[in-house]
Amino acid sequence: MSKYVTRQRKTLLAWLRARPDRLFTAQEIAEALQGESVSLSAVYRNLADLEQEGQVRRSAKGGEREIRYQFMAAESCRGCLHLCCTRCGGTFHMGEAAAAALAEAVEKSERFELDCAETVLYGLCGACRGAGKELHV
Amino acid sequence: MSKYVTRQRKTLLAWLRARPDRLFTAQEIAEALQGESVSLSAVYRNLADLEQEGQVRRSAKGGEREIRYQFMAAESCRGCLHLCCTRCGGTFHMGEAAAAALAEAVEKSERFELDCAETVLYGLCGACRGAGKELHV
DNA sequence: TTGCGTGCAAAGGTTTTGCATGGCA
DNA sequence: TGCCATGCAAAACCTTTGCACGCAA
Repeated sequence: MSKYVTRQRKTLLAWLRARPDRLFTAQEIAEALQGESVSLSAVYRNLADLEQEGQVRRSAKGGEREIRYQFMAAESCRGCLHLCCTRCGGTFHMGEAAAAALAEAVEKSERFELDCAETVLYGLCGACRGAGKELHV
Repeated sequence: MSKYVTRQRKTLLAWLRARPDRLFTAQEIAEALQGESVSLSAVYRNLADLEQEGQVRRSAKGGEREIRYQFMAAESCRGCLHLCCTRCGGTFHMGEAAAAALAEAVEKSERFELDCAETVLYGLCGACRGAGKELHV
């Protein structure tokens, strides 16, 4: 994985850390970091490393072509379900207790063993429901 | 959309209909249909049409690069949550009542308005949990 | 006959990789 | 100094598109 802590890696991590739980494409990140001289390759390679380390998660919402990456705020997200707002793109963490209750409900009614780490619930977060319909990504 | 019912479209639909709820990449489908002379382009174009018609759904599980398509067995899936088995790739439909109950639970505990049409729950289906670990994709 | 759908090949866009160089330890 | 990570550009990949032809209606 990462044996050296390079300037690019630090820059990327800092940028991601400041925007936890939001989804970004590699291009978006590279553009944002362009001023700090981080190449697209470096972005891709570091994201791959970070993903393996479990700090970053990749997903492709809907059937979109682009893969998006998000920094995982919580250290240990085991057993915690994720909620992703389709309007603002923010991701929220469902409490472990609530997640467990939900998993049990699914298990009971459908005989399906929910994999919380793989599952993301999509919908509207509280803030976006309140705010009208003017908001966007 | 589709004004003509071509041989390729019929072939594709028949093939998909025989494999409801399973996820396939366009390439996989094209390969399977190669013997029947259906080009990759035709597969892509028909899948796009079928998606618009609501008969096919596209998704990219995990952060995979390839987009997968699945034939929707049930006619009206409004308000019905989907369960996708990470082992066998099969998709199951959660009853509308159970889905509604689940949505309400999430709404109550997290103030999050679940979008059932966009959400897919991943995990292990009953059959795969029973069967050991020898199974595959 | 009309014009949509197909096939092929080329274009488009995203992600990965090879190789020489630069920078961390 | 040793060796990993970076940059650049090219490759690899999946998907979309242009165009002439074939086929459904």
